[in-house]
Amino acid sequence: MQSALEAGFFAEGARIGVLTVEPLGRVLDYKAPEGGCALGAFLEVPLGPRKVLGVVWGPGEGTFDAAKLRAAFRVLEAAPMRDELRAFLARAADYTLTPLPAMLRLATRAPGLGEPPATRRIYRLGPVSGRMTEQRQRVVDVLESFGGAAVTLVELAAEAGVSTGVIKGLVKAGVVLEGDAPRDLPFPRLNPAGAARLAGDQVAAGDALVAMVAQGGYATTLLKGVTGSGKTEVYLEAVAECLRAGRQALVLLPEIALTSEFLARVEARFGARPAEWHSGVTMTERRRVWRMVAEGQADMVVGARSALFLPFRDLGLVVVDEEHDPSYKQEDGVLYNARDMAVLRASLVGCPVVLASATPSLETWANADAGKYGRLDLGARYGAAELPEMRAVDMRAERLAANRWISEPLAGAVRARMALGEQSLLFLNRRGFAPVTICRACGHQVGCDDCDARMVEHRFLKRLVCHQCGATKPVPVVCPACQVEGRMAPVGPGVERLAEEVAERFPEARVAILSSDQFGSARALKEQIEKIAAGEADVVIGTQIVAKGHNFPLLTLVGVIDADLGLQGSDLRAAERTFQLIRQVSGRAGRTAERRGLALIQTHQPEHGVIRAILGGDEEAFWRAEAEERRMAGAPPYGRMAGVILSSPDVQQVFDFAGELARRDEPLRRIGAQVWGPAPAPIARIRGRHRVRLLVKAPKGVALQGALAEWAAQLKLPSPLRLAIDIDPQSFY
DNA sequence: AGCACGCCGACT
DNA sequence: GTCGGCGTGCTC
Repeated sequence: MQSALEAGFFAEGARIGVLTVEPLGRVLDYKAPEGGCALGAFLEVPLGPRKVLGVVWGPGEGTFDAAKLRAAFRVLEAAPMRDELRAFLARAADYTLTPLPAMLRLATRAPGLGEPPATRRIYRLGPVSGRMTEQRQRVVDVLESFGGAAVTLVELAAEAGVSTGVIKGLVKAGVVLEGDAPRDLPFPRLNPAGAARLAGDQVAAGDALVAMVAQGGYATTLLKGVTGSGKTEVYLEAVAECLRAGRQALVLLPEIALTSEFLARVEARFGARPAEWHSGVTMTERRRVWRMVAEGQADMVVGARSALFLPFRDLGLVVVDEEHDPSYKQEDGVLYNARDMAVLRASLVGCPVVLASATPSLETWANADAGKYGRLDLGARYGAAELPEMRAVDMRAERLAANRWISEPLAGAVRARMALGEQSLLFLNRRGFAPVTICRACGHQVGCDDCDARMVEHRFLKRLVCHQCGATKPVPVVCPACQVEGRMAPVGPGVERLAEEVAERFPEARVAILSSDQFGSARALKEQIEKIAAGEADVVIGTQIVAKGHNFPLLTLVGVIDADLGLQGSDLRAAERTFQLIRQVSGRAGRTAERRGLALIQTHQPEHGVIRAILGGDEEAFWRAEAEERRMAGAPPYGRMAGVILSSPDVQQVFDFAGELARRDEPLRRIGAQVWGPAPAPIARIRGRHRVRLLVKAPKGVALQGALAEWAAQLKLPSPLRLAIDIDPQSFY
């Protein structure tokens, strides 16, 4: 009988199966390197003329000619990947029909993985003796104030206000000691001891989550609470319990702009900042986070969806905040939904997941309704602040002039708030100045040359921008279709155009625009958010980024400029999205104790079920109705869906291939699934590639992935054509 | 992904 | 005659 150690270890020269990050689609056999290697070890292996990164996935398959086997070069200095993470990658690859190496790449996106842990020179105080000058004394004082903690040369010189030469002199004199320390420092321990500041129904919810974490094991809980009800405080108590148990916690946020506010709250509760993981984090910090998470030297990680692939040593809790947020769905490269993958990883680790939202996705609501997930409700807002009063403005009765978008009732309400020194938010989910540029002579709409998306005018850039590929071009003076000059006109509202109207109608107002493309960086966006929160604007004009949990204490009025935008169209989730967005945006208003907010919702369909549910505040009624419609349609979550996107520079080729694939639907029919299409994909052309989509609808509970794989494998892909499968697609238009 | 091999057009 | 286009195939 083998011991646990022997079972997970391969002696030098033993045949091992290695998964590399190269898109080979299968595990390759190698000989274990000098000194042997553990199961899960990170290796550098030869592949053709190159050295590539791989992970020991298991014993070798044995079919490859032993004489041709090459030996792995070396074991990298990183903790071996745990069984749990390997299992997660394999399951996630199966679920999303993604090649396993692509999945592995997500889990190895850390710089310097192959290098030994870097060190840096550090300086600390030695025995004080010898000649002391004023400058030398300052260095000693600084080191004393650090109380024995080590600092780098540059930091010390800056802090003491001396040149590095002074410090070097002290080193020579033996007063300052020089040493090497690992470059990647552990994260400060978070202290869970502080008392929770929970009130009302937060207490019971907090207790329930704490009990769940204490018990351990997999369970998913929907934590539902209106904006301002204190969801964060509640799940931070679950984090506290996880920390007390000495395990690691992961909190996913949908938006980088939200992290700094959140980090401050974590620091207030636990006395230190957690590790951060998202696209804005520097390479050096990434390397540190990845290593420290693996070594158990980071108690908590706050991050974007990719943080799910970090090599936690002992994951004890996952929180997905704003779980309904569409940005959890990765839409390019590996197509996965971070919320679903979070549940998968937690189930494999055996730890609880908390899905937090004021406006859960229908999938999550239905899972809770069916008893698959637990559910905790935070009804009342924390403190005295209430939900805003909500009213519809019937735009049919408003008779607005062309190019005007603000109704009289809304304008009046804005003026009233300005008189009180309070803020108003005008919400319009359209970036840019005007969504369409049209020729008044022939009706031609200016589109992108590389995509088929219409181009959006941005006054700010003085150009037309493609929101799909980012291409820009000047606003044409002559119509590209009919050559008539001077008839090109912007049509429809965008946030920039709305800003013009606001400037005209409220000349004395200080206006701030909050739109993702107004800012070059997350930092600039954050600064703008802070300015608004500090009261440096009277009217805020925003796209959906305002709906993501920022806290503006002076904001007491929300005007939804066009509530109908999300209701039309064939998108399965249109009603749900509109509902969530309006609820969330309305939740921005009146979060303070003194002021009750007002939300005015401009619509042409005040009798529409979604608008009525929002106004009536009866969320459960909305979800029940929406769930019933989906059930009747066999749509998710009561049925399964997958999108197949085929793309090629040659239109005819894609359509022909897609048509042929659609005809050979036998593997799908066997599981009761149906194919729809081919149809032009949501964006019919991206960067010169024509895109065609097939939509597969299947009953719930069938082996969809297997059938899809078998179906797609029937035809060999002709050269430039590419195929991508999107399980549980989110966007439909 | 890279990188080589290989089979057809315009150049010294 | 060859340089080089990128389509095809291989990597333990």
